[in-house]
Amino acid sequence: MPQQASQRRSLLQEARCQTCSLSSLCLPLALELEDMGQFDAIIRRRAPLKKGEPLFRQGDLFTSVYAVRSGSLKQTTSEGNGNDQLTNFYLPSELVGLDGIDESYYPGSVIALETTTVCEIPFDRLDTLSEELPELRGQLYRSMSKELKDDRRMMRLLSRKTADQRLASFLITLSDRFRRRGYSPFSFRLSMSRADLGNYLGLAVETVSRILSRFQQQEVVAVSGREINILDMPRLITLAEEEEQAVTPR
Amino acid sequence: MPQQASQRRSLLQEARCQTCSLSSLCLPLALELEDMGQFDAIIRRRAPLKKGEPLFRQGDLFTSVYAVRSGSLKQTTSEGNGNDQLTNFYLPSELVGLDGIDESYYPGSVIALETTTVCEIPFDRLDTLSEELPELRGQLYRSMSKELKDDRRMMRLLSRKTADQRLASFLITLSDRFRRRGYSPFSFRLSMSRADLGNYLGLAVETVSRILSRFQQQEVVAVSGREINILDMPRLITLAEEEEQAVTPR
DNA sequence: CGAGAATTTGAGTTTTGTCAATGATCGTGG
DNA sequence: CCACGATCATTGACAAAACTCAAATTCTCG
Repeated sequence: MPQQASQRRSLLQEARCQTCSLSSLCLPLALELEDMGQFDAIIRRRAPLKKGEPLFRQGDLFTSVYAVRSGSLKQTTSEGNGNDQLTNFYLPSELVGLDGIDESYYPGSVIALETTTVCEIPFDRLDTLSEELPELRGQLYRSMSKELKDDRRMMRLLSRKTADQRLASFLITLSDRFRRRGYSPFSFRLSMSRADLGNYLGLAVETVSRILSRFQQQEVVAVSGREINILDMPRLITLAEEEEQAVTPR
Repeated sequence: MPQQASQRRSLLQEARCQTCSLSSLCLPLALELEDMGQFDAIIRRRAPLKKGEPLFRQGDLFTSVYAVRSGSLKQTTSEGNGNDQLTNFYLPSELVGLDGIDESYYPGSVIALETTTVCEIPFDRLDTLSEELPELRGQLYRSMSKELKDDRRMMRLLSRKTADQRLASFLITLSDRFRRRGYSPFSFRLSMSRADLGNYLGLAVETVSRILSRFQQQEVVAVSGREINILDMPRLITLAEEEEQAVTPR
């Protein structure tokens, strides 16, 4: 993922909502400065996770949700037998662990894809605080609702789209998420492996690799390892939607 | 769906949480009797929907969530071009419309599959009431969280399972939902068409039909139109998980 | 620098989709 | 109550997309 400069600055210092550059995207989005102080007070600092380290594991007791501060993570669910399903990638300002509320344990493991820092938000305190702060409550409802909406989009992708469309859609979505966070929407680094990508998109690794090669050949994107350059966004959008649907009138 | 007896009893009469047979599954689940009265007061009655009638349409302004009282519905999202994606079926006691909170309009249409009655719960009033009633708030969080969790399961189904496994999983899930509602888990009627089923499961109608025929031939289920009889649940569970994975030791 | 992991590419197979035709069911109106 | 049209469901034949297996190449990190 783009630059993790200032890695060395004191994390405790950085970890205050009032000074956090993500506060306009994150949970306290809608809060007044003084309310933000209250919210800030319930947050727990965590040591940065190294690549491959789990934030929590499937089956762990649910206690907190987490806001991603820097880096990225993946969520996977295992179903007894070997094969896991990767259900989500999380980028800075996104909220992790909301699907653990229902059963009071986490239904999937969440693992850092690179060095990653998060803010831990104990859920019982968040709930209590949301009683007093309607804006916070609203934001929490919205976060969950947005995730529901995104899930529906993902189901559509998995059930109706071809492999080409899936890759194109994924790149567009990622590009958009970077843009919203102030990074270049055209040039970025994937923090996940091709295997992760395939698992997430419901494709074999080989298929992912092949399609990326083809996109590159068609000069839609330039791919160099995990470095991505979107060269022709309009074309990519077309690819995501219609898949060469040959102009069949009617 | 199973028996809709007492259809004729006054709906207004029936539509009180305190006397509703679903209250142990529904949103007011965790409420004391007196709190339930408060909750009950914000609910609006609606005339029953006829088969094919929309509860709301994609793009409509989000105002309320709905609890299904009887019947069933499907949610579909259209993406400009023709083909829709069916993202959910809703049965009695389930909460519809939660994914509309985020953007303040509904991201999909919800349509009755048969004669269906719902309780309308205006969201602003629900939100306000949830401020005073922590149990209600908790239940609302849990409902959304559960839906997130179910969505993950669905993604897994769409991305990793074969057509046979998808059908088997679907039947098991449905069976379980009926069981929880006090209906027979082995004998029930599908309220959705084969086309709906295929759309939901990411399969062609023909595939759905073929597999159902095969299941019938193997005497796992008996199928007669939309009437389903599960004959061999253990086998069905096996089919959902391993797909004839031929006992390949290691 | 080197071993193991990750990625790419090729060849052949399998699953599922598409097209087409037939049969069953439902709902409506005579 | 039955007939008829329309929708829905089933079945067959073939095609296409994506998977699996295999092997070569590149990358990563100690």
